[in-house]
Amino acid sequence: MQQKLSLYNTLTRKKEVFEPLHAPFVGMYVCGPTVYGEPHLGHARSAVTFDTLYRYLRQLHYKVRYVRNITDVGHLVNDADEGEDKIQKKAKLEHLEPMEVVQHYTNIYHQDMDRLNVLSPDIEPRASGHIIEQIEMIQEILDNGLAYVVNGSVYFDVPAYHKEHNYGKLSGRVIEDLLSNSRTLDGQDEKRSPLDFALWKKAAPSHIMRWPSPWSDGFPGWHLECSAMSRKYLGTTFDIHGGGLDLMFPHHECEIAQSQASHNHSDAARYWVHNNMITVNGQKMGKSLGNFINLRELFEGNHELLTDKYSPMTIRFFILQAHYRSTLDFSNEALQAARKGYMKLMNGLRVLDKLPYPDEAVTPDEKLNDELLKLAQDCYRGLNDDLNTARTIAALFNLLKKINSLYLGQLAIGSLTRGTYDTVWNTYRELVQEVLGLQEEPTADLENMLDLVLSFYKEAKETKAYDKVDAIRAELKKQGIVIKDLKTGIDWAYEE
RNA sequence: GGUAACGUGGCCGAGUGGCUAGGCUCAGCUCUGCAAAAGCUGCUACAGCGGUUCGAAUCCGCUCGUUACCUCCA
Repeated sequence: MQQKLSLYNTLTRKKEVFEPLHAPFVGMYVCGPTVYGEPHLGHARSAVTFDTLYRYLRQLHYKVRYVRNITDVGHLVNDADEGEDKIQKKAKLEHLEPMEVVQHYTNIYHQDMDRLNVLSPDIEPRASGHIIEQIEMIQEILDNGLAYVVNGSVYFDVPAYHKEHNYGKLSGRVIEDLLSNSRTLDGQDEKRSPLDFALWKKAAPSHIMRWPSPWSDGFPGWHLECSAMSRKYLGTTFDIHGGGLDLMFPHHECEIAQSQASHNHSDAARYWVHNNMITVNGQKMGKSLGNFINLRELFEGNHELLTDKYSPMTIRFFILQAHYRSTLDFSNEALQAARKGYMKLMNGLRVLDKLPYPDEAVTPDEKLNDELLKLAQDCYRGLNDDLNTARTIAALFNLLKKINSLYLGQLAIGSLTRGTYDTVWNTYRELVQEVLGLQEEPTADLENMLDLVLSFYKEAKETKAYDKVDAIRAELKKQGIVIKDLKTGIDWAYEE
């Protein structure tokens, strides 16, 4: 029997048993990347975390619709009127079309996520493709009297909203504190309150990313796309909203405000789930700090902090070995350990394949069976407790120890019942491959392996061991490889 | 300044009132032509000081230290 999945809900600040609104359906929305730069380890953590949640929900037989957006409209660099759009800035810099920049980084993001074995979301909406929906939502908020228009821009009226709702309920902000501590930024003259945020911004003449709206030619505000797109695809209230902890305020707080202030009149999602940050030497890895490490740099070992290249699966394992709500400290040494741990898990997978259930009679060892079943159960206990993959992996290693002992004959496979065997084998395989999403990465190089085989072939020929020669030829032929005995030497070719 | 976290052994990292986390590293043993893998054993812990308790790394208080959010950020 599996226990229920619990998730830590930022909205209530406690772990709650996950109950979908309309089981067996689950709607999940996760904030995806802003595609103006190469994906780094931080992007990977968020993606891997929610990919694992997605995978686990599916394994629990929920029918999940997973929506993860692509932000391609760009946010303002700062709050100023003359602030340049991030994507536009990059575009000017490189003399490219904004959409060309967007496509470029979107492609890289997709490639890197594939390599990390992150499943594609069911819907991946782009902000630029949902301008109409965003305009509609702004109009609703205006109709409800919680936004105002100034010079073609529309702002969300936070103080007015706060009279009836609680602005700050998600992040634990106190509006009075926010007011007394808000910084004076340029270009805030249009806002009635420094807490107000833009729903629509009128574009400056130089601004090339722009769309028509009832208020001006311009572009949607920072937080609106997620509200509009999550509603379109998941409804006015859905189950899970995920994202990085750094998005909690203001981004997600504003999403809730927008949702409440629109015709939704809801918090949008019932469970708000946030993954923690990756740190380097205890400091957050981030664009603004310039200490981020791109995934490509990790995969290729091309960074001053790295002594080696680290495969996508090593990165995935590294991320999963910590609980998603803890900070995870990056270091070369930690990655070295992760690589070995990952390999160990993969070797376990291979051992399972080599250990079939015996045909002959078995003499069950009740104690061993109980122990193994308990270890298998532990693997799920971790997952169910707020997706604690660290505990799941620890439990898998405990299970693996027994599996290896069976493999070595230190424990007798014949002392397992069929039921225990199936449970243990299925648990290990399903958790490692389907839920944790860890898969084997072939390390062998075909050319090198063939060179080795050909050297044996050559040796066999020289010693006139023709039975071996024939055997090698036959085996290779099965693989679609033919050996060519040339006057100039031995070579191989693909069978034509 | 406001708010919220965190401080676990050489490294990473779970846990949380009494029961071995786990991985990596290091030492030894089994195995072994050598080695590797695997198994077994061992090593160094819960920032400090008080308090609650039969019992605290786990709860409470204080001190010290670190970080995050408050500005785009996964």
